[in-house]
Amino acid sequence: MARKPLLKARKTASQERSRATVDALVEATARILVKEGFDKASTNRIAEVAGVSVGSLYQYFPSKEALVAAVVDRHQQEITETVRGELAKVSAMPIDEAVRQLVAVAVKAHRVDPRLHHVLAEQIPRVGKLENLASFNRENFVLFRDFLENHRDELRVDDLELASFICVTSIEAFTHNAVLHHSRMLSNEKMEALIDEGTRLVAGYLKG
Amino acid sequence: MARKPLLKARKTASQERSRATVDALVEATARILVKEGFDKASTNRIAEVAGVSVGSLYQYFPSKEALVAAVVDRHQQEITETVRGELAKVSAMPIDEAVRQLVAVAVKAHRVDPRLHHVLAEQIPRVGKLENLASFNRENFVLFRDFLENHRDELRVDDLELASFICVTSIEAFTHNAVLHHSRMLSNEKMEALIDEGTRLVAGYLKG
DNA sequence: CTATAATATGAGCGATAATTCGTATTTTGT
DNA sequence: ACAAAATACGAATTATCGCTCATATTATAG
Repeated sequence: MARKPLLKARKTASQERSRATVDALVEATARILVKEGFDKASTNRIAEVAGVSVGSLYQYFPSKEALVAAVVDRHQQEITETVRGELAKVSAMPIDEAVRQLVAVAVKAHRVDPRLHHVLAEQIPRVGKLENLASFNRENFVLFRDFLENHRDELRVDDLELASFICVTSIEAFTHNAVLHHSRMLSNEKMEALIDEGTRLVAGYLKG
Repeated sequence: MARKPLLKARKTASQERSRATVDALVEATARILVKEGFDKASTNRIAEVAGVSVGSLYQYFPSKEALVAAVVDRHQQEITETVRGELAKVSAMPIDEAVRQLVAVAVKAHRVDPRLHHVLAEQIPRVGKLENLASFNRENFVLFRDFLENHRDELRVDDLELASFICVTSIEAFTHNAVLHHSRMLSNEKMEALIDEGTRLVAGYLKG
């Protein structure tokens, strides 16, 4: 590796041209991660695929890590866009229906870009800035906790914190594994069955 | 990196001395992973910490990957040792008690070497031979499925495959996350509460 | 039109790390 | 005791990779 970086603060793209460059770089990173794997995602290769020079890359991203982080952010935002709104209605629903909706949304979220999700979850070493990569579900956790609070009297759980932890963790786990490790499951019937059973698991628990 | 490997098949340690070398290498790898992180685990450093030469390292391990795989295997075996036997008794128990035992064992397994488990789960890019690293729970899955089969008539689930998948995945997820990401949870009371609630979640689901 | 700022370029530096291989030491069988 | 086999050694090789910087091109403002 090279000596200590001298270029510290990167420029913020202000012209149209440079915004396109930034986009191309993030997009190229995502493409390489998916099609060639984390190993092959060198800064030189990323620049090449993006159709720009390495120099340009370092104009906007201080490190390779920052690029990957940008990909994570973008992916996270796409998921959030998918989920947001679908969750607003949930508060008004009866528990069973609400839970079913939540599980269904979790599946939907994992299907936004499964291959990228897979790479981000399995191949990226969570070191440095990427340590916090498990915060995938921070927002989900808060939303779910609020949901429980709104229905406190209908539920047979006293520790809402603990209940949220168990529910969110479980939903995340079985949807994640179903979508990413058992692609044969992806037939629509199987997926419906998964949602049914996942709903039973969580709703049953909450209602005591 | 160097040119194509010429040394293909590594020797199998036959003398006492070499077995000690192999052990030292695996142990050193584990120590470095835990104390310095995956990045610092270079083959030269591993050899140094093990107190042997890099040359010796390559006598027994064809690649760095193989070394990490050996660490994974060793860890897996320690866990299996912990779990095996505790599960034999389970078949004879009533569902609630059995499930509680299963959840408790999952927690215990995660506590065998939490720091190593953490590194293996979070910092190792699952590429090449390590792709299969998620098979952590293959055996668990089979054991659980058998358990369900033995209690088929007492349960309100028809698809045992799906039920096993959901239960094992969920148990693994909330025990893993509790032990590795919420160390403040480790107070024994909190841990008991986790086991209580986890048991309710799973047992409730199975009994309909 | 021209000066100045923004953006783009890419050869190459410096560092690191995986792996090899010729040689030295130790163990084993006889 | 001696030869052969096993084991150990570690400097050197080689590939790769992150990153910089001197220079060129393009856009913007006055």
